[in-house]
Order: sequence, then structure tokens, then C-alpha cells
Amino acid sequence: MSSERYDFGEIEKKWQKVWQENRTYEPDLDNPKGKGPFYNLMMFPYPSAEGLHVGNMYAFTGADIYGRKKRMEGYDVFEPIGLDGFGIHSENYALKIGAHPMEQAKISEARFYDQLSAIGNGFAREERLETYDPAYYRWTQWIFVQMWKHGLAYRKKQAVNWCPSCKTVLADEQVIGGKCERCGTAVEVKELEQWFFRITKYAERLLDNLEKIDWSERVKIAQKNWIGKSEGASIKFPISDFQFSDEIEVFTTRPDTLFGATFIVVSPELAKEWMEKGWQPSQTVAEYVDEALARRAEGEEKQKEKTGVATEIFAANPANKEKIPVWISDYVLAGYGTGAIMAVPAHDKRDYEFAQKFNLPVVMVVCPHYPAPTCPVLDEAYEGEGHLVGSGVFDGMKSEEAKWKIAEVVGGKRETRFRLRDWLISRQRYWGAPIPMIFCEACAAAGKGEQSEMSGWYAVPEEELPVKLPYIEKFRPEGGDESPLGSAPEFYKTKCPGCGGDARRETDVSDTFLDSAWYYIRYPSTRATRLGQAPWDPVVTKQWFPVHLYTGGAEHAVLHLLYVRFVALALHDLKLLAFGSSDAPGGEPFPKFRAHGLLIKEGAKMSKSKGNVVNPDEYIKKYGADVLRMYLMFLAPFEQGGDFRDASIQGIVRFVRRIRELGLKIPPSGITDRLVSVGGMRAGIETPTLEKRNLEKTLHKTIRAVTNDIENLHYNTAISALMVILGYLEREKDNLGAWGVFSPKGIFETFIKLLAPFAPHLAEELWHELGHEDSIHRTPWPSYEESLIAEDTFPLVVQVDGKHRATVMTPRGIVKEQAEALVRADAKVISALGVGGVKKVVYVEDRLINFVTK
RNA sequence: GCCGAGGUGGCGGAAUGGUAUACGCGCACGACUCAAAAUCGUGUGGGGAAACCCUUGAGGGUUCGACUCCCUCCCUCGGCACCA
Repeated sequence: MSSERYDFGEIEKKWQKVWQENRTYEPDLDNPKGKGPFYNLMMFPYPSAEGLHVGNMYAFTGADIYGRKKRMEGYDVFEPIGLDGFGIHSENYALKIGAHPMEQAKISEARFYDQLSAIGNGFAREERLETYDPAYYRWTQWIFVQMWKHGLAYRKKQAVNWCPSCKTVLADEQVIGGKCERCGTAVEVKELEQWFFRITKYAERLLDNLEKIDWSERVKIAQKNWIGKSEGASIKFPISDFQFSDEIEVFTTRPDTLFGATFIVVSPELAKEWMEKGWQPSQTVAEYVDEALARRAEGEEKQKEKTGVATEIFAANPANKEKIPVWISDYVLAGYGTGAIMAVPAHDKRDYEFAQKFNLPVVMVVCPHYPAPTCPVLDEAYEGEGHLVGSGVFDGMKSEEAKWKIAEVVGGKRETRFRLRDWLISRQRYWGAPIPMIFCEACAAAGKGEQSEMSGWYAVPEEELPVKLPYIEKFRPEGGDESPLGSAPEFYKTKCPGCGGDARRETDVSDTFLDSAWYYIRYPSTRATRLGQAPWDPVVTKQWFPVHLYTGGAEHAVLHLLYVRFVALALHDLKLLAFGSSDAPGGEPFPKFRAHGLLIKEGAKMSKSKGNVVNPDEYIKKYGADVLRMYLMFLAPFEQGGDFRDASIQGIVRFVRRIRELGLKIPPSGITDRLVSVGGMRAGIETPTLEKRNLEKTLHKTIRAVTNDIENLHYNTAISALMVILGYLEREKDNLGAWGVFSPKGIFETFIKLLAPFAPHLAEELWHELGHEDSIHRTPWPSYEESLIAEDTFPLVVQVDGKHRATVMTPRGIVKEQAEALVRADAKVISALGVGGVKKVVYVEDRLINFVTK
């Protein structure tokens, strides 16, 4: 090719087409080639709006670079892509533009796949999937049925989160700071009967396994905190003169503070329960309970100042038998523990606040400075460890030691509790997989059903799956407690699988996070099972799992990333899913996960409301995908994220042009330098000149840097290394002919191979210009040799009292005495040392020498 | 409040305890041009004529030597938030 302009638009399209036709990125799923399978997975996008935004491209490109290097290293890389197209996200977009979600999905789909092609990733497009495809959600429903059959799915009435704007319930994980994860509306509380998955049964394993999987630390910590394991004891406080119970049970992680428990606090919900059983409290108490419950229902945020009310009930502290009052306050939560607490104001901040407000006694029982003559009450709660005081026979004992002893003495039961709650699966929306369950009134009345505690309920027989989502006109959520499918009798009218009588289908759909909890299992099996009768091919699954690298956003730490682990562990336990060997605990799907950083725009998070969302299409059109890819990756470390600023994209534009121009100076014919390509074995025929050795050294250093940087996801420094060597080659270009055995072509080929993961189209174009017929992306990754990188001489740093004073070129491996003698002859060193004596000389071989004079 | 990540030139960022500021952007000057853009070259942390001095949020410490390790504090971002 001559020096005409590089038409990236045309060239990028050309190669994308060629790659697809040649199936360049399709692995052999049945018989992985080369070094074996490498499943390079990235979180699939949910098509939420006008198209993918640049943040998606950032994530995909970063994952793709890694996959491309692995492919060149000889692995059979599988890098699938699909669409998480079911769910509120897509549905809301359809509602906004006045389209039907089912029709809109098809329109969006084409657009998304076009965009995904344009970025030039090595996607195995033949295995793509969409969660709203009945061939897919048939198996989403099947998973629900398996959960039901094995007691991991159940239906229960309880207080749940309700988003008044999205008009549906939400799982706890989808409530962020009291607001809906999707729309930011304050979440209310409703009592509803809903479907749940028993994720709490896996709390312990989900927590323990975190120690054994290689995940980004911040994500592991987020999961750990979310699961929230607490070890403590449940302790019973006897009460008298109260007809509805003769004791109140509390859970505490600090039984050692029991002697300091000066009152009991009961949640409004528990109080209400008592009232429903017939308890008749005073007017004031009843009013408080109703107010508090109403505040919770409205989704009111945490109160600045604590509120509460005293009852006429008294309990006995089981440790010291003192009579303590029972209060009601909404600072006690109903959903955790027993709904009642023992209040130890001296050693719990919240109890302290409450005691201050209502003038309740504060008794110190853990002394921070022991022994001390007295242990006065502090002006804030002391929550640390110490020695017991005011605790009878336990006085003087370390609090940690006293913990279980006191619990034992009062008959407390040691217990572990988790803050994790069961996963609420139901959604009162249209655009999702219908929950494949049927309710029969007659069976319910007769106490019949598939599960003993849930009479009347039956799973849709597996052979009848999928329960297809019907096309209905009235798909808008109306805000009742029911999905729009509840107004579609043609959908919900059915026959009971138990008795054959008239029955009604469940009309709620399942949470989108159920769709995305198993998509990665389906990918390698999409072709094999498209016509088949199984969700995945067990042979392929064993071969390709667990996933070798999973990449995605940290915002899913306690959403998708938690659910997906749970579903995999459950399916594994049910013997429905089996992976091949792995270092990770059995059933863990992702032994290695890396969270990419967030791409922001001029210091602010990109969001539609701020109007600062960057559309990648414009940049691809203007600069080409290769430039956009490299620009995004050069911004900052991939795991850190970066700030998208137009200005600095010019640097990459120049980089690409310089590569092109150097490429044009490379003769297309001539011997490929196998010596360099194969790993730099030097031909023994001639003694290389200094220039050649320097070149070889620089090249091998670059190979090492780029190889290691990609492995660590440090793409910014990898690109920097490529820029450095490009500059070097440009300076040397006039000596091209003198490179001898290191032919210009060979050097340049190695360079563009290193470039290939970052700029796949440009590298492919240059590769073919050099006369190759195959794809550069299927050629071996360059290797390097440490011995060639080593310098003969190096600048020895000379310090005086730790301050840099001079650098002296020194042969490698020189011993301390020689180095000292050499350096002492240097004029700068002489003047820096002056007349004072040297007390000590620190010598670090091949690095520095430090004269200490003080 | 708790947990996590971080604070380095005008900006994005780079540095196995060993030459702080690689690479890029921007800027300045020069070359090319009638001119501009583009391109190429040179320079570019601060102070100083220079020798040299100062500089990685602040302050202490460990060390021959600290952006890096330890302690105290400040600030920014992210997560959780009455979980007993």
C-alpha cells in the first residue's frame, strides 16, 4: 500500500467481515485446540437505552485485550457475548419511547450487535444468546422449577420492598440506601406474598469460599459485609404479668455486657404482633406503634433523633435479676434477630442515645483501663474490649473470655446470624420470564400440593416449558400488587397439574437477575442444545468450566455476583451441573474475577440525567475503533477506571499515524527474522554490532513489559511501552538496512504482534501488507529471553547520605571495592564527598552506592 | 459512623524500599508554509545567574536511603448504613 490516507472506516469493516467469514474467533468447543480452553467471559450488557455507551466499550475492550493475548499464546479462547434483554431496564425504555417491549427488543438487538461488532472484539458471535428468547428462558424457568422441587424456592407473605415508581417489589440487594436501584425512588414497605429463593441456606458457603477464590478485593469485601455473619447468643429475659408470653428472647453479639442491660427494646412489628394476639397496650403505645409502622411503610429514612415509648411490661435481667422496663422503638429492626434487643447503653452507641433521650440508667460493665479505682460512665458508649466490672463473679475477667461464660450461665444459646436475606424473585412487571407455577384453589382447600407447606401450588410440568410470555397490549404496570399478566385470562387460565381442575398461573415474572445468574453456562452450549432437550451440554460444560477469567463492574458485587455464585452452588449440589477441575471450591463458577474501574466524564459519573453520556459510535466514526480502544485503555489502569476527556485522544491518533508511517518504510518482502520471532536466539555466524544488540535488547524488554502488563491488566503502561519502542525504531529507521539478521521486517512484525490485542484492525492490516495470508490474531505471541535483556553496563547511582549526587557508567556484576574505587575517581563524586570522612559505604549490586558521612 | 480505594507537574498518569515525575495531553520556542492547520525538532515540577536548594495531602517514626513500610491527622471518591 502506498502513502494514501489510512481509511480506518473501510479497513476496520473489511477485517471484521473477514474475521467473521473465517471464523477467526470461534473456538473448537468440542475439542479445544492448542494449550486448551480459555473461557474469557465478560458481563453481558443490558440494553437499557438508545444503545451501548462508552462505558460498555471500555469494559469489553479491556476484557478483549486479555483474551486476544491468550489466544496468541495458544489457548483456544472462547469470548462470547449476548444480551441481558429482559427486565425493567429494557421495559422502561420501551415505555418511554412508546414501543412494545417485545417489538422493541428485536429492534434494539440488531443495533446492539452492530455496535458490538464495531468495537472489533474477538467475540464468538455464533454462540450469542438473548435472555428474552423463549429457547433461553425455557431453561430459566426450568431452573426455577428445580429450585422449587428441592425446597430452595418458596412462597411467603412478609414485609417486602416496594418501588412505587417501578410498581414492583425489589430484592434487598436492589435497594441502595433506601432507594430503588433503578430509578432512585424511596422504597416503601408492603406486606405481600411473594416467591423467594433460599440463598440464606448458602450464606456460610458463600462467605467461606470467598477465601478461596481470586477476586478483586473490594468485591470480596462487599460480599462479606453484605452476608454479614455475626456470632452471638440468644438470651431469654423472663417477664411476668404479661399474658401473651412469659419471656422475651433477644440476640446479642456481646453477652459479656449482659449485666449492663438496663432495658429491653422491642420493634414496632413485634409489638403489633402481640397486639394482633390480643395485647391491649395503653393508647400512647398503640399510637406509637401505628405511627412507626406507617413511617416505615412510606419508606422514611432513618430518624435523626430516636423515638420510642415505654410499656407497662417489665422483664428480669437473667444475670443480676434486676427488673428492667420494656420499651418499643423503631430503631430496632424486625427482620433481623428476634425483633427485640437487650439495651446496654454503656456499651452500644444506639442504646446510649436512646437512654440519654429517655433518661434511662447507664451502667458500665466493661472497663477500658483495668485495674482502675473506679470506672465512671463515659460521655459516649464504649464499644471496645476490656475487663468486666459490676458483673458479680465475672468481675476482672477479660470481656472476650466472659462472653461465652455469661451466655452459658443464663442458659443462652450460641447462634450465628447473617444479615443476608432470602432472594425475592417475584416482579410485578411484564417484561420477564413468567414464574412457571400454578395455583389450584381446590387442591389448596384439600391441603394437596407438591410441597407440604404450600398446598395448592404446582410447578408447570417440565415438558410444558417454556411458559411463553404472551404478547399483550396492556403491558404497562398498573401498580396493584399484581403483574400486567394478571389481566390476561388467556394467559393465566390453565388446568391444575394435580387434580386437572381449573387453576391459575402465577402472573408475576422473575427478577432479571435470575436470567443473568446462569447465562454463562448456556453460552458454550448454545449450538449443541439449540434443538436439544437440555439447558447445557454436560461434556462441553465439564471441558470449559469453571470460567478462566470473569471481568465486569464492581457495582454488581452484591447483586449479580452474589446471585450467580448461589445459583451455581445450588445447581452443583443438585447434581445438575458439573464443572471440570479447578482450584476453587466445588461449584464456584469464577475462580478469578477482576472488576474494571468506572469510566467517568470530566469528573462526574456518566448519566442520562446529567446529559454527559458519551456515545462510542461518534468516536468510532471519527477516529476508528482502534483509536478509541487504545485511548480508553491508555487513560489509566483498567482496574482503576478513568476520566474521558476528548483532548488527549490526539495522542493516540498520532501514535497510530506514526505506526503507519514506519510501516510504509518496511520492505514488504524479505526474510522474516525467525531469530527474533522465535525468541531471539542469536545466529552464531556474525558478532552483532552494538546497535544490533541495543535493538535486540530494547525489543526483548518491550516484549517482556507488554506481556507482563497485559497479564496484570495494566494496559496503560503496555501502550506506553509500545510508544517508547516506536520512538526508538523511528530514530533508528535510517539504519534499517544495517540491521542485518534483525531484519526490519522481523522487528516490525514483533512490534505489531504486541500491538495486535490493542489495535486489532491496524495490526491485521499491517500484517497483511507485509505479505502474510493468515490472521495475525492466530499467530504465536512473541517470547523474550531474560539473558538478552541484561545490560553490560549500567548507570550506577552514587549517593552521599542518601542524596543522589552522580551516576557513573559501570560494568555489570562489579564488586563493592571496584565500584567504590571507580566512583571515587569521578569528579562530581569527589566534590560531593568534600573533605569529611566516610563512615560507611552501602552498596547494592548493579544499582547504587551510598556514602554515609554522618 | 463503619468498611474499602486513593491523594505525585497545568492535566491523565509512571515508579521490585534505591536516579521521583516514564508515556501521553497541554504549553513555549524553532523548522516547514504567503499564512494557518497538520507535521517535525527542542524545551517544559518549583526556586536560583550558577553551584546548588526545595518538591509525592500534613506531621511524626523506622532505615544508609521512604511516593513505597509504621503511627496520628486532613481531604477526595466508592460501598454499607440503627444488623444489636
